Parts: sequence; C-alpha cells; structure tokens
Amino acid sequence: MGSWGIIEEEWRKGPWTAEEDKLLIEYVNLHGEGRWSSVARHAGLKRNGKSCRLRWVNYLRPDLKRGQITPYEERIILELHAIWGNRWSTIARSLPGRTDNEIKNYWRTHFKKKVKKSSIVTSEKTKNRLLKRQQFQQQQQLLNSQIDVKRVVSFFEESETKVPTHVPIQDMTILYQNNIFHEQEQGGFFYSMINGFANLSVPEASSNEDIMWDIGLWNLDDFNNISI
DNA sequence: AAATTCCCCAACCGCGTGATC
DNA sequence: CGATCACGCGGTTGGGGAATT
Repeated sequence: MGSWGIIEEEWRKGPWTAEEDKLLIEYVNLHGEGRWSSVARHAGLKRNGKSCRLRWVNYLRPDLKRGQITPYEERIILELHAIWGNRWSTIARSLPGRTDNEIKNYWRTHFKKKVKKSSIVTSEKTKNRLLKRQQFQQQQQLLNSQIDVKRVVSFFEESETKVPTHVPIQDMTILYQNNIFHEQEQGGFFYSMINGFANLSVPEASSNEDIMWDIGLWNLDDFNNISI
C-alpha cells in the first residue's frame, strides 16, 4: 500500500520461487492450460495471468527440451530466420520443445552481430508452403492436447543429401508418445526417433521435399488412428 | 584482488487480435 | 455495434555470473 492510500501493484513480479512453481504445476496438472487470468485466484498465486502463462510456457511445461541448442536445431533456426525474420513463434513451431523466447535469445546472442543485412528474397511459393506447414502444425498441437500425445516433432532441413541412411528430414512431422524411441517403416521409408531427433532413411535417393511433406502427413494419421 | 565490462537469459512490457459481453 | 477481456507475440530490460582489465 502506498502512503496515499492508493493500492499499489498487488501482483508479485520478478523471479519465480520453487513454491510458486509447484503451485502453478499443480494447478495446470489438475485443470490444464488456459484461463491464465484465473490461475492466481485458484492456485493461490500472487501472479497475474501473463506471468503465469509465461512461466509455464517457457519453463515449466513438461515437454520442453532442455539443454543446449544442437547444431541441427541451429541450422533450422538460421534457415527459418532467413525466411521469416523475427517471427520467433513461427520458427519455434518447427523446433519442438523449444520456446520462442529461447530461440529469440539464442539468435540474439549468437547471430545478431554476425548477420549483415542480407537481402534474402524468399519466393511467395516457398512462403506459402511454409505457412501451410505452420498451420498444419498448429492444428496438430491442438489435436495433441486433445489426445494426450506428448509431442509433435517436426524437422525442417535442407536436403539434397546423398547419404543413404539417416537423411535429415526435410519437413516431416511425426507424432510419438512418451519420448520413447520409435522405428517404423512406412511405404519403404524408415524413420527413427532418438532423443527428439527424427531421422529418415530413404531406400533410394529422394530429394523432392513436397513428397517428403506428404509422407509426413499420412504418417501422422497412421500413428494415431485419427483422422483430421 | 578488485573493478569494470561483457554476456546470457528469465521475465517484463506494450501492442495486436480474436472472442465475448 | 463498441467495450472489455484473454491470450499470444515480439521487443526490451535487468540481475547475475563470466570474462577482462
């Protein structure tokens, strides 16, 4: 309270304590994500909705991938930033377990100074294709929350690689559960999941990314016996 | 060893958008 | 319809540790 009888900011700010984290986790586990503005009331937290959401999304979410950004992820960040610019949340959708904040920070600390204003012109075709992907992934995220699938993994990577095994996936989205290793064969394509990495083994060289994308689509259906 | 600068990143802020009243 | 609310996004800040002077 201020000395003038004015009610000062009633919300707590600054770093979260372990107790606050615990309260927030308990609340979300019980009631799910969303309705952040009422979390404080029900969870006994003196934090506003914005703060609660941010803490959950950027730090407490169980599906966050902790640890360093891998070279693989770094390449994705670089590529997508060249296309999207500072649209961090868009970029983050292609990096499961990474937050927009994390990617933004990583970019700023590692690349900002190095990148000279390059005039990369991305064709509308490419942008539209990517937008389609993003929308699809958003839809999957919604489905995930409904069917309790832990994560959506998507990797976007330049390809034209001739390495016959474990070709980095161009743009393939795979659903898997519980972070358990999976290996599947789908129409002659093998892919495997290890520690959140998706690898594709192609029996014969394939470089058509649109084909890869289509494979990603029907794998999703097959995995979960769901129809979009 | 102490002071200063640099660097990282968690958290905040303002704003835009869409839903609801 | 406008007002209000909730949410999410991108830019920015500031505390603290690491590196440098």
